[in-house]
Amino acid sequence: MALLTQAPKGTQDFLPDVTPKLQYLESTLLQTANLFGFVEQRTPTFEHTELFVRSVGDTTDVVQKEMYTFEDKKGRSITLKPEGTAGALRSALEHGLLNGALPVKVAYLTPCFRYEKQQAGRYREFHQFGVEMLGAGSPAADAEVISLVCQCLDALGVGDISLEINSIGCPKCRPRFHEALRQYFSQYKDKLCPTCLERLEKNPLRILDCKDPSCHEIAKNAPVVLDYLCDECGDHFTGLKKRLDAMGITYTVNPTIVRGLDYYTKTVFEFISNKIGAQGTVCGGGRYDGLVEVMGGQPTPGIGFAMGIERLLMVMEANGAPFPPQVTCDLYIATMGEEASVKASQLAADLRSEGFYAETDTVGRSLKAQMKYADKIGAKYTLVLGENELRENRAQIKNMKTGALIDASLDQVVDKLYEAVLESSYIEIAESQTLEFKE
RNA sequence: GUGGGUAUAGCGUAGUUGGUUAACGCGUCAGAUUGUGGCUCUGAAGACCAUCGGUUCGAAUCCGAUUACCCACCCCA
Repeated sequence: MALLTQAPKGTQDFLPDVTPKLQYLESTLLQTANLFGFVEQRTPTFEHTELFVRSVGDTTDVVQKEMYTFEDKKGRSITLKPEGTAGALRSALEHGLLNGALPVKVAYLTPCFRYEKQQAGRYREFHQFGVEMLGAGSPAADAEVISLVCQCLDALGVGDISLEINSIGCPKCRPRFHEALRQYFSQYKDKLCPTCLERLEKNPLRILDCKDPSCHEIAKNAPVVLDYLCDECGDHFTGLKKRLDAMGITYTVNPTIVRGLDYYTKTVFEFISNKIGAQGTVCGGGRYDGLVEVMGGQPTPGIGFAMGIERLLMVMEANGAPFPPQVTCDLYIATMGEEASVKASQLAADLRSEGFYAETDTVGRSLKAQMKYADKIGAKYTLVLGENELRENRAQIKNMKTGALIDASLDQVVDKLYEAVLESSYIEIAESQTLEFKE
């Protein structure tokens, strides 16, 4: 029974009261991306499992325990995408986008799936907005991508999000750092938590952001990545900081940012909010210069980010960010009798083909009930159609806000409404402007 | 995967130590004299009190299990 009436764990329904917000959010994000030359790319919801194992990395939690993997009817191993980058790159490689003008700049909006225990801001099906820039290895590219995130957050009126950046080096300098970390943490083997003991062997970087108090304390004095960067990575990082400064983007350097996906190199960054609970990372990203090659392409640098749509919405709501006003009915046509109802259908059709939002009774309510309904849905104007109106071919358009009536021939309803709506929208604009001036 | 909390109509809640018709607000629907909404008033519909099992003469109230949700760890968006 519950199987029929309950959505699967960790999933959620987006009802008509929030979908307009999502549409606004999504179109704003894509439009902002366009300003930077990123164009939307759509790729499948599922891919071959191998793709994620190779790109995300088989030591990561995502691959080891969070993927929705199954066999299709021919026994192929298929996985619902747990993140967006792998599919985006696969698609770019498959279609030879890298043979065209570089850099390749794509944006995507996609559902992602991770089998995790849910909590605030964490779902099993969630949505990511992301961007990938391929073929650009300079710090200018990093700055561009980070600046894009800032502009998105700005455009959406999300305040109060902090940017943290770090560099985790490249395959040339990272081994030195790993070695230094191993040496350092090995002194404290008896004080590290069990998972960190494992990490010591596999990925000592991760000990740095362990929340265990004991590990955290030890990590405080651990070697810092930034001291171990090779010249190239060091220059890259200062190049990025220079550009962020020039663009007036404030950030803090946080050497403990590590990221849980194996493909990152050099720059990594996170945009964090403290208003939505423990899962405060609204956007995370970084550079992945080795990834294209790992996937079988020519060595090509790349950088990108992913933003959690649900988390973004949560932050916006928490900060009281503005959303566009709800679209309301332009004209509600109340009817009395069969003939009027037929005429109303015709009128409504005419109005809609002119781009108006029109409604009329479809459930057989009394006139009074129809008026109440019109009020409830926030109709701007109403019009009553009964025997009198049909006989005289005239009706009165009522302004629901002021109560004023406009006399109109039934043949002129579209024109009259056009005038009226135009006029009232001018008034609204004027009002909102005077309000702004007052402030 | 680990730990804590919660579970009563569409939504938000009440229901004191088990006692019989499970209450309230919002919302929905219908009315308040003849063809016009908002305010007010009246009325109605809507809940096997998450599920299953147990204790008891009697369970929304106590016990157990299950499921779901919330929160934190882990990890990440």
